[in-house]
Amino acid sequence: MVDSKREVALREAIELIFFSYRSFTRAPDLILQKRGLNRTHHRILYFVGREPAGSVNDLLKVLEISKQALHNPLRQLIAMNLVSSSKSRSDARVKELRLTSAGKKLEARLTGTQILQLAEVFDQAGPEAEKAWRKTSHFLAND
Amino acid sequence: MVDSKREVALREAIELIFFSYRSFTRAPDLILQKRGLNRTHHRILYFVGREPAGSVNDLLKVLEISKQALHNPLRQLIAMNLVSSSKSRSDARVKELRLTSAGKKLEARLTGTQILQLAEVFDQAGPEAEKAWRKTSHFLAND
DNA sequence: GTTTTTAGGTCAATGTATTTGACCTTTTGA
DNA sequence: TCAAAAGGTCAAATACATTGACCTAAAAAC
Repeated sequence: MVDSKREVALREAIELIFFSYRSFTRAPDLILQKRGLNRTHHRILYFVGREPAGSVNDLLKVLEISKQALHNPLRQLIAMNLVSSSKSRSDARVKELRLTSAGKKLEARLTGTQILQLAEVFDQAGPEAEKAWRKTSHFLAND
Repeated sequence: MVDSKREVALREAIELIFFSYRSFTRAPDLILQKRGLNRTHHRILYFVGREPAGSVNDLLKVLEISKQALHNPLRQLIAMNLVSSSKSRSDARVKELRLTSAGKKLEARLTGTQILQLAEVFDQAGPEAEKAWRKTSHFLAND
């Protein structure tokens, strides 16, 4: 049950999430905009960086977008020489995606702003609060 | 300074935010989709509900989108009789926006999914973790 | 060992959304 | 009272995702 007082508190939490997410995406979005890229490009760079030699399908699974929605931004990143694509030796249908050195640099710049921001936030909140935040976020993320 | 071990932990936090936000928006997005609406419509309903008799400009400030980007979804909500718009008595340029009873109902349904979800999450995490999560989120939101 | 089916990936056309930039109306204030 | 500013709207151009068809290579079925 959620009573009316509790609802007010939960609506506050909803707004915290909304404003947090906006704050969290602001800095990389600005950098991306200057290069004619968007948040999807950042996500691709991030997850390709996290899983080198991953396939297009791996990306689709983690991003939960259609292959068609992925295709354009990915093609652009390859054309801009930020992501490299090579045929897998074991299965010629599959591509292995990797960040190029320019791609690594851009990814580090984009994600770097978020790392710095979170480092500051956790620094202000303290290690206990960070731990609790992680625990709570985990429940929300895997839900 | 952010050392390499700390960076791994912060990248984990980045992913928690990404997956949390996706989980958090999923249920209302599905409901919206069935009615041909999107997340912007939800945000409008939410903030009009939070501030009855607010102006278009109030919405623009809180949503941080262009008036043109707001105009279409808002017009649709008014056409669907979910939001009412009446001239302000004190300034004829200004509209006062309110949820209609159908608008209140839809807003409650959309935001209700998120309230339930957060209630569950906080229930699992416990009151101390909730408190720390709020504190941490506050730093992030106002950053 | 062909043939069929499945998985990975691409392309073009359409539809939807936002942006750009001009514009109208009312109010404020010089 | 007239210029400037604020609230709001409209239409054309642009960017983006979706739909649906399609290609290729690898497994699976026969």
